[in-house]
Amino acid sequence: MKAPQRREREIARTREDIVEAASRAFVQIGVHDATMQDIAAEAGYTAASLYTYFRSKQEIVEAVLDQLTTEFLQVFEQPLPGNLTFPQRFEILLVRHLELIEKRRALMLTFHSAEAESGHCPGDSHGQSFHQNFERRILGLADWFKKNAKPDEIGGHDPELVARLLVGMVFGLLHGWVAKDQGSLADRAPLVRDFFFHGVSGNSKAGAKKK
Amino acid sequence: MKAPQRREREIARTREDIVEAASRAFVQIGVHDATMQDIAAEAGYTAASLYTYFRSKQEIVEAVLDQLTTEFLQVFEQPLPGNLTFPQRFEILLVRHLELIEKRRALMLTFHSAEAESGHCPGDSHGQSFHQNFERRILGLADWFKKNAKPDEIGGHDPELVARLLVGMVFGLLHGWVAKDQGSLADRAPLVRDFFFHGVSGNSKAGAKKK
Amino acid sequence: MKAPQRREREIARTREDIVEAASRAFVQIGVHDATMQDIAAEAGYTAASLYTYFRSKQEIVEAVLDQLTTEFLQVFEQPLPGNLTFPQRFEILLVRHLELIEKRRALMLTFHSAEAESGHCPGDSHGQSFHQNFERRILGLADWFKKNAKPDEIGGHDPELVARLLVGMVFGLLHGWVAKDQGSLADRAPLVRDFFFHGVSGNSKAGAKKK
Amino acid sequence: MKAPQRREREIARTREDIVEAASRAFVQIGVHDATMQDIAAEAGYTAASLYTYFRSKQEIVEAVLDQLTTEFLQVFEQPLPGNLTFPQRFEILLVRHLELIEKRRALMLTFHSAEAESGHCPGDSHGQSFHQNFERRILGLADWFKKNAKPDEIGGHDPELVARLLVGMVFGLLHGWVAKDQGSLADRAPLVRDFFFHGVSGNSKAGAKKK
DNA sequence: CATGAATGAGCATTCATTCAT
DNA sequence: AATGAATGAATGCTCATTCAT
Repeated sequence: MKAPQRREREIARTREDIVEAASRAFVQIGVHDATMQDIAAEAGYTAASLYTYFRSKQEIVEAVLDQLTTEFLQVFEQPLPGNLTFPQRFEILLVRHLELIEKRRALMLTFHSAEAESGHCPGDSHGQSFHQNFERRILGLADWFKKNAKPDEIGGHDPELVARLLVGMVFGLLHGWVAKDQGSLADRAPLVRDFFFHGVSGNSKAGAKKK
Repeated sequence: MKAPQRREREIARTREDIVEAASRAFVQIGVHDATMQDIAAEAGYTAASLYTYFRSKQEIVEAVLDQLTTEFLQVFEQPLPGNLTFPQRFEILLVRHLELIEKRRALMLTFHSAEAESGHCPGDSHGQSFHQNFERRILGLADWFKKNAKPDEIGGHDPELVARLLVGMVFGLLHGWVAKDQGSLADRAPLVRDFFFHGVSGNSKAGAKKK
Repeated sequence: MKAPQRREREIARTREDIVEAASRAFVQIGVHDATMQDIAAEAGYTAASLYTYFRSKQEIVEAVLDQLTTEFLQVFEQPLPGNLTFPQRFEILLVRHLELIEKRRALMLTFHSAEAESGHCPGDSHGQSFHQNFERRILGLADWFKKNAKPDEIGGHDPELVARLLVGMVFGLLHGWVAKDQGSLADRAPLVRDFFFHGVSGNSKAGAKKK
Repeated sequence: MKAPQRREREIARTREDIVEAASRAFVQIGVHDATMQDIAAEAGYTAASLYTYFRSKQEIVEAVLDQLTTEFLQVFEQPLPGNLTFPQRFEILLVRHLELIEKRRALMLTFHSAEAESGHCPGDSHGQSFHQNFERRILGLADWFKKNAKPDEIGGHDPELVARLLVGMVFGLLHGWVAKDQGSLADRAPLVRDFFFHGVSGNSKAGAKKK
């Protein structure tokens, strides 16, 4: 009776192991250049074995992407202390968000909008996966806005739009961060928060010059 | 005497044709999946002929990327009417920027941060190309800020950082725009401008514009 | 327990099969002109499969060469009846040597000094392989002389030099033999022996043997 | 009237230049690996131009081979002082022969029996060329024997056979010489002469030990 | 005559995937 | 369940050769 469950657990566990291994391989070798052998070696299996757990390499890629997106969605669903103002809640979320990016930066950059892999012809799969996962992340954040901000707390804007702009900004930040590797990304949270709420003009106390 | 010049022109012209053809092929088929034959067919040549103008497929990819980046830099260097306030100049630039993105959206999405292609190991080339071109675009915009805005007009922030955030936002916008194909991207310029200058809070009149 | 050994045997066996097949292909089509497909077809595999056993075509070429050289060295190491004079032992060796050449004539001619394949620039591999194998054969024969002949039985000459001249003569013979296909090569052994020991002058009975 | 002759001379001259250039290219790069571009560059032309003088690369290869063989035949046809014994004439010939080999050693090794290039199937061309040129050289030497030696001066043997053995020995010598680069090849003439006339046993004064 | 440009025909090699053991 | 072995399908790149200029 419990055997099948145990099996399932076992299988799920192995799948996770493979996904983790694939993540590492993708980061080091690149999504496209990593071969099934590379992934298998990283996971401690042979290439043939991977097919017991995934139907194709594409399925592994999608699982890795899905895993990454899921981590983001979890951040957005994590409970926040109730007695906080919206900007406070926002900052906490932002920090968590940036921390996750920091932790997964290599993988993110590897995938980032890697819709480039294949074309956008109907029927293609790669590109769609990347795009869809990016969108899921945005929609997740949009949901968070809906739940955590009164409409006028985000200027009456469409939450999805706001989420899109925010994710974009963070993306831009990530890009520069990797290039320069300057301290923790999460440290930038206040800056992004201010920019998010007041734009370049900043609010009252403007002056915080960066290098 | 003029012959060599004519030759050079001819060659440059052909290279451009090939770059254009490659762009189309990349968009339709994907950077990686497009074969030399695909590119050649699109350009009206045979695969072997391409090697008269480019040393390798990689060189073509880089030429396409470079061409795209160059177009952006040209936008940033285009002269603006002198008697305008910074926000006005900003909006004009933004519109031009968005128009270019609109025109090249397919190609942009194909490449965007396509550093995913290969890994980030030292010596890899693909990823570097993508990354570098993204950075060139940001630095170009940062330069524009330096030339067109007084420090306090961008809140005393590092121009590069500001550029990074802006390009990021635009990237986020592009992503959603492609997914939904809702009107012209350039129409969003005022929105981005407001967000850029005042954040979500908007300014005085918090016009509740839903999509 | 025995499994790994059996595997190894199996692999070694397959490698040998492929080497044999490659030999045939090289003879019929030429070392350079024979494609991996040709070799594979001859071996009953597909081209891709060959890469399970050899890293590259070059490695197959070298294996074929090595196999051929090994056969020669085995001839030189084969034991000889002890109670024979040096000339007698020499003749036996010569016969065996010629028989091997006869058996492998096609392959030999295909390879013979095929150092022509590539240039002699440092780092080239083809040419080196051919040359080295030729030299190994000569050195093997030189060793035989050292073990089987007292110095004055080879006129006090350097065994390596003597070996070189002998192998050269045999090579010349092989060349003519193939061109004319006149009886067994081994039948020429006495002639070569006489020439080897006494030169054209022949010994006592200068038997005027025309072809 | 003279124009056509001048043209012919011009053409013949250019052909020779190309053949020389090809020889150099073959030596450095290898017969097979040298491309038409390589040969052309060496000759100061473009690849296309070579086709004005030769119908194909194969024809160039054959011209180079032919040129080499012709040089050998010229040595065999060069007049010798009349009042000399056969061994004396032989030695002179041998020295000239070895000198030519020395001069052309690189090219010789490049081509040497490079029949390996292609297979021996009927209709193939490469292999035949190499083989045929080797044979021409042997037959040329055989002719020399016929003209310069009374039958019993070569032990009553078939001149062709004797020539074959001699060319073989020289080939063996060349092989080792290249490998070790020990002094002039022509210095070995006495040694080869003695071996040719008396075999290893040497004649009266046996002892000349080599290193 | 010389050549720049174009090309067809190839070819070694890679890799995701399958399947018998 | 794990895998060694086999393979079909691709693909970037080379090169001898042709031909218009």
